Amino acid sequence: MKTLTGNQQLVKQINKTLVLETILHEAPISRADISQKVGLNKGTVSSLVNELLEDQLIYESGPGQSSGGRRPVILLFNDKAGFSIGIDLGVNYILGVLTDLRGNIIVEVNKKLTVRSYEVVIEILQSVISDLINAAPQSHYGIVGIGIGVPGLVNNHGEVLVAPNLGWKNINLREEIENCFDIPVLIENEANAGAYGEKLYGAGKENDNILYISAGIGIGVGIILNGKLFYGMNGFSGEAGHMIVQVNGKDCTCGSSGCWELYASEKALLEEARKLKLTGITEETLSIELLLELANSGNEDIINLFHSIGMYLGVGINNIINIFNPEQVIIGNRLTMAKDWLEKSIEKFIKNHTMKYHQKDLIISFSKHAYYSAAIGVSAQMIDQFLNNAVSILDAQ
Amino acid sequence: MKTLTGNQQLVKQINKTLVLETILHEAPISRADISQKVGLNKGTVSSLVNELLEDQLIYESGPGQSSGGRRPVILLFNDKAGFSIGIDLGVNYILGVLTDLRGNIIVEVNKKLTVRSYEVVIEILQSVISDLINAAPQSHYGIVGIGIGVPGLVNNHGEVLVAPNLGWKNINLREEIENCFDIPVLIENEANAGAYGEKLYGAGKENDNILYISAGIGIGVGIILNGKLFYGMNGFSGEAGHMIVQVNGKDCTCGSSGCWELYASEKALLEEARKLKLTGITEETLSIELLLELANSGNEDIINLFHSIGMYLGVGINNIINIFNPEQVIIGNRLTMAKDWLEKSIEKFIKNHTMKYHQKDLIISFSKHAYYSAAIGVSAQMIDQFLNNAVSILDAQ
DNA sequence: TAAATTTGTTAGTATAATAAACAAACTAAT
DNA sequence: ATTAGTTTGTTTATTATACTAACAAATTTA
Repeated sequence: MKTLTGNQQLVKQINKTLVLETILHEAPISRADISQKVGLNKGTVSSLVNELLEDQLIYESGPGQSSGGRRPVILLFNDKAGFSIGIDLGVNYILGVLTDLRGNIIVEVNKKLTVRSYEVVIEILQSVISDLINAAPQSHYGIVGIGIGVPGLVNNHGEVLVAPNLGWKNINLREEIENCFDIPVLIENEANAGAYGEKLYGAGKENDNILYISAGIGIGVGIILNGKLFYGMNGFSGEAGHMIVQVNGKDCTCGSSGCWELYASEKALLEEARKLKLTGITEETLSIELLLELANSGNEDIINLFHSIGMYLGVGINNIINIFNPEQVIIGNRLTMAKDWLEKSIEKFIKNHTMKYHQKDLIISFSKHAYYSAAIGVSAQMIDQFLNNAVSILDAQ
Repeated sequence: MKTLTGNQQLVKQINKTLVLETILHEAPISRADISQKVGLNKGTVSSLVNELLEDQLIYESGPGQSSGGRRPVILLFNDKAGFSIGIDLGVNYILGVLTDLRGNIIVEVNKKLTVRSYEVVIEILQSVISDLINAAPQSHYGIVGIGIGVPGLVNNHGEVLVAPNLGWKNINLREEIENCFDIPVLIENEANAGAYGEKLYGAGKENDNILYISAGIGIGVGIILNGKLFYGMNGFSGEAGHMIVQVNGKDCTCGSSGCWELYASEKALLEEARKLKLTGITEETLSIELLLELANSGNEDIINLFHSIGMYLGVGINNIINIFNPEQVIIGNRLTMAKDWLEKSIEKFIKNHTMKYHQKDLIISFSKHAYYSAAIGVSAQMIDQFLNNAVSILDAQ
């Protein structure tokens, strides 16, 4: 039974976490400054800091500048007390990163995927993880967790229920990987992963209510409310790509029709481009990258096509802004490549359609880490999990 | 500065609240049962219960049944320690209720509104509140708060920024009423109020992730996540009536086009009914009530019209289910009157369009308290606020 | 050189939960 | 009727942890 009652351990855990987070975000900082900043007594801070030193989660780095009295002892967060792994499992690639506890990328592994069958992909995935584990420097806590972002529906138990573009169904990925490496594993939807990456390290650092639009082959939305990912009842929140923006519109593979992603995704872009019957372009060479080149060299049809996609992105973004009243919308994933061609159309549509009060103080950005958002996002989630655990478990004895 | 640190008072407040809520929800109950149930030590429970007795928030009602030993002392929540006021400020009515601390309606006041100008309405509103205050029985805490649900955009400071159907703009309603009665006042959007009412006392009792669709003249959505109302950055969340479901669709007064509420609200229903040019029906007599009579007497056109409205309700509900993955959707406000004609169309649309995994375990209901949802909802919010305050302030001395 | 200031530690105090013992009130078995 | 066992609620002693206040060390400033 999970206890809901208050007690001394709870108090200590709250305060120890508070001190650790203060050091994490405000370092270099002294004990006295922490006491001042968070409102804990100097003695309390001293004793919690000493525990954190023992835990090796922080370290002292000699005396700092005096401000007219005894010189303070500078405290720093121990980035390198452990490392975390984040994997972005894409439709035709695997990107793996090893990060330190501050989320800095230490090692990166890229693999192209030519096959999508589970049996093959899982082997490549395991080899990527092995490589990253082997590449990790010696540290006190070792690899603290493995996070994996997946383009599909993931439930609360880490099972991939369905990943349409991979052709996967009902795969207990978490159990599989956890058994293999004996390290805590988190399976996360790719949009959620990206959202968290941008919230912690990217365009969303300053905000706590963020909608991250993952615009790739399909469209998914990562929802961050009050600084935390929102999952819904079973973990399926954010399937905004299947919101209907055109009643009786195009048929969708999901069984519905008129879904947003049929008009505003990479899939939509390529499909419309096909209709233009461009000379010298085959099904193999057709790609966003190519369309961007054409647009950059002045092809009006393609430019208009991007504007149309931008307009339709605006439609869906308008809808979620009116529903959520977020502080920030971040557009991420593959379509960010076309930022220069999309941005104005999106902004224009929002300006002309979204409720005026909802537009006030609203920030619309493109993802900062683009390619890395999802990988560093899941890595960060494992770090959070580890630090929370560290603070509560380590003082249990 | 609001303290974020943990300390003894925090622990006590958590536990005292826990004990109070247990009594509120599980009464009649003994000290021993509480200890067993929440996991607090018997002595701790005893001392907290004694404080709550002193606060008059609970009372003892003599010995209960023995289960083979000393007979327990039965504890009950003191419903009547104070009273709360909830107002539903509609477009053409004011409904006011006085409730006890359990949300039971004690007195009810109804006023028709023929005028909408702020100056007139505010006077009627004040008289309704006065009547309710005067009708309240003598009690230890008196009137603990006044909640007012308003059909418009309300910000975090209790200002009504705009209420289109009332023709109001930038009105500091909270300050006005608070100055008048010197009792804490909460101004709440009508959809949020309804959502909370249904969550606490109605169709949503069992669930913590609920979307309440307030389908009246327009459409608003009250969003309950993890058991709490979600407000967004400025308090404007839930304007789902202005989500676009038809690109380049009908023009909306909000400046956009193709908005959901143009196809699925009471406004849409009446407009479509007008187009049917029904004999013997004037602009004055046209109403949902009348259309229901016609449908009930077998008018095919009207029946089809209701089915069409139901289908369009399904479109928007589909969208928010895919986005939120909620446990429950509750349809409330005026259109609930047409439940019998709408229900099947809505369910059919959801069944055929909404993602299969999102449909699993999903509950779609109509509001239980219909006419009263909003009024008891805001009243309940004031009760919550009062009880929270009571527990933390009363032990501060 | 002395006074003032800042930092970090320590000793004692306060608060609130817990464990354990206990008394009172009751049931059930003999 | 007597006795044993059970349940309830209180009390006492213990424990964990934050807080207050005093203090020493280190440093700047007058």
